[in-house]
Amino acid sequence: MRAGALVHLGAFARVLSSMDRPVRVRFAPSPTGYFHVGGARTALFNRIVATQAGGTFVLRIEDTDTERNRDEWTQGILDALRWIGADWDEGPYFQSQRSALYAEAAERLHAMGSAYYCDCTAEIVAARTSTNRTPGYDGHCRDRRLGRGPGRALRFRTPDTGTTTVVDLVRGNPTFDNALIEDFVLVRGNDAAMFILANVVDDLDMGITHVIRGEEHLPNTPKALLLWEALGGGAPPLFAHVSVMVNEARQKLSKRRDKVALEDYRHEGYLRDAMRNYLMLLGWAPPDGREIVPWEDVLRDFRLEDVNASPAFFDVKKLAAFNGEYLRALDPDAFVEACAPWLIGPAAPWPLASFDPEAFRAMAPLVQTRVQVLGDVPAMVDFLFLDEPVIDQASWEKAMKDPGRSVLLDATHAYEDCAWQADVLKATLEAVGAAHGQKLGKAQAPVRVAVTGRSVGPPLFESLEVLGRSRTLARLQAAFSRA
RNA sequence: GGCCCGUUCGUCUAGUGGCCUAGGACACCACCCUCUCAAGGUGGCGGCACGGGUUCGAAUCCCGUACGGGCUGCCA
Repeated sequence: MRAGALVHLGAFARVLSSMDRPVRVRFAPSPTGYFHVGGARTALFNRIVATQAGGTFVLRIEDTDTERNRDEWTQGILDALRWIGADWDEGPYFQSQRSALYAEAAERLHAMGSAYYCDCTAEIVAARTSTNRTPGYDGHCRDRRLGRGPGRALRFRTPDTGTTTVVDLVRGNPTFDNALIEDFVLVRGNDAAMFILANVVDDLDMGITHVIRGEEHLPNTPKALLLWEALGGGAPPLFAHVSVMVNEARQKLSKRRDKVALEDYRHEGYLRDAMRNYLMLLGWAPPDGREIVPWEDVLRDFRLEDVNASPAFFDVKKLAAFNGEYLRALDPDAFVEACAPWLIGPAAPWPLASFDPEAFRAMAPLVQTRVQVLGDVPAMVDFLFLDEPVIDQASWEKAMKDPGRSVLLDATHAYEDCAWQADVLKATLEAVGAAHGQKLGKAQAPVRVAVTGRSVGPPLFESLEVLGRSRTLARLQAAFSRA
C-alpha cells in the first residue's frame, strides 16, 4: 500500500514540480575539506537546471558535524563555486544556525510516535546484530517508551512492510524494501541533529523541488522519503543521483588519495571555461557531438535525463587538452592577461622588478601554442627575466658535443654586428651551420641551450630578438668558456 | 555478507530494434609541415563483459552470470 502511494506521489511530484511549482534546487556541501571536482560538477548541474527553469539555486552549508567542519573550508567552497560559475541565488544558509528547526521537527516526530528514544550504545547494538539477520539497528528500544535524556538518541521508526521508490531522473525508479531500512538516528545523544533530519527538514522548509546530488546519497534517499512523508511534506522532490567520479583504479575520487581540489587545478593554470566544459562532458554529451562547447550551448542543451548513470574517470590528460584548446582560442591580449598571476605573482621564478611586460607581450603568441596550463608559462620565458638561464644539464652536454662549441664561437662573432632581427639572425646562423656542414636544426641547438638553458622552447630567433644583442652575446661567450 | 547502482575502443562518449562494416574526442603510433618544442594537417591502432532468450532482424528489449562501484556510522 505504501509503495503504491509513494510511486503515485512521485509521479505527482513530477507533474507538480514541472508545471505548478517554481523550481528550487539546492547544493548542500559540508565544509570538511577542499572543494572537490565532483562537487563542482554537481553544483554546475544544479545551476543549469535552475537557470533553465527560471528557478532558484539555493546554497546550503551542511555543517552539522562540528568536529570536522572548519570555517576556512566554507570560504573555499564559496570561492570555488563563484570561480567555476555555479553562483547561487539564495543563501548560503548554515545548518549550524538552524538547529531550532530540527529540534522542533524531532519533537513533532516523537510526539506523533514516528520516532522514539534509544539508549543503546554502539557496542551493544553491534553485539546484538552479529547474531541477527538484518543488518543495522534491531529496533530494541522501539516500545520501551523512553523519554528524552542525556545520551539518548532519537530514532525514526521505519515501516516493517512495503517498499519505497525513489523517482530518479538519471537512474529510473530504484525501489527499496522498507523492512531492510533500519530505525536510523535522527538526533544524537548530545541533541545534535543528524544529517538526514537536517537535510529533509531543510529541503521541506526551503521548498526544494529537485534534488541533484551524488550517487552516494541514493541509499539514504528512501529514509529521506519516509521522513518527508512523516513530516507531512506532501509531494517529495524529484531526484537525480549523478554518478561518482573515479580514479584510474575506478574508485570514487577521494580527498585523501586523489588530486581532487578544484583550487589546485585553478592554481596550476586551468581556465575556468575549460574546467567547466570538461566537467560537463563527464556523463553528458552535447547533441551535436561537439566536445568544446560554449557555456551558452550547454545551458541550452543540457538535460538531466541525458546524464549517464555510470561512473566516469576524471582524466587530467583530457582536461589538459581542453585547456590547451581554450588557451589557444584566447586573443593575444586576453592570453597575456590570463598569464599575469603566474608572471608577477609570488610564484614567479624571477624578481618582480626583472619582469618586462613588453618583452613578454612580444613572446606571448609564441608561448600560447606551446602550453597546456598557464603554470607552464614561466618556464617558457624565464631566460628573458633571469640574469642567467637555468641550464638543463642533459641538454647542455648533448648540445655542446663536438662541433657545438665551435658553432658557438662562430655564432658569437657573426652576431656581433649583424642586424638584430629574427630573419637575419636565422640566416646568419644558417650560414654558420653550413660552414660546419650542419643544417639549421643541428646548428641552433648549442645556441638555444646557451641562451635559454634548454633544448626546447619558443622559436629561437624571435627569442634572441627580444633578448637583445648584448645579453645574447654575453650568454654565448659564457657558454663558450664553460663548455 | 546484505541492499542499491552500473557495464560501447586504454579514457570520456554517440547510439533509444534495421541508417552500425559501431561514429567522435583525448591518449598512443606513423607521416607531412618545421630552427627545437608545440600548434596544425593526413592516416593508423583500438570497443558493444559473457551466456541465454524475444524478434525476420539486437550494442539497443528481457533473464541469468561475471566484473566494477556506492552504501551498510549517534559522518555527510
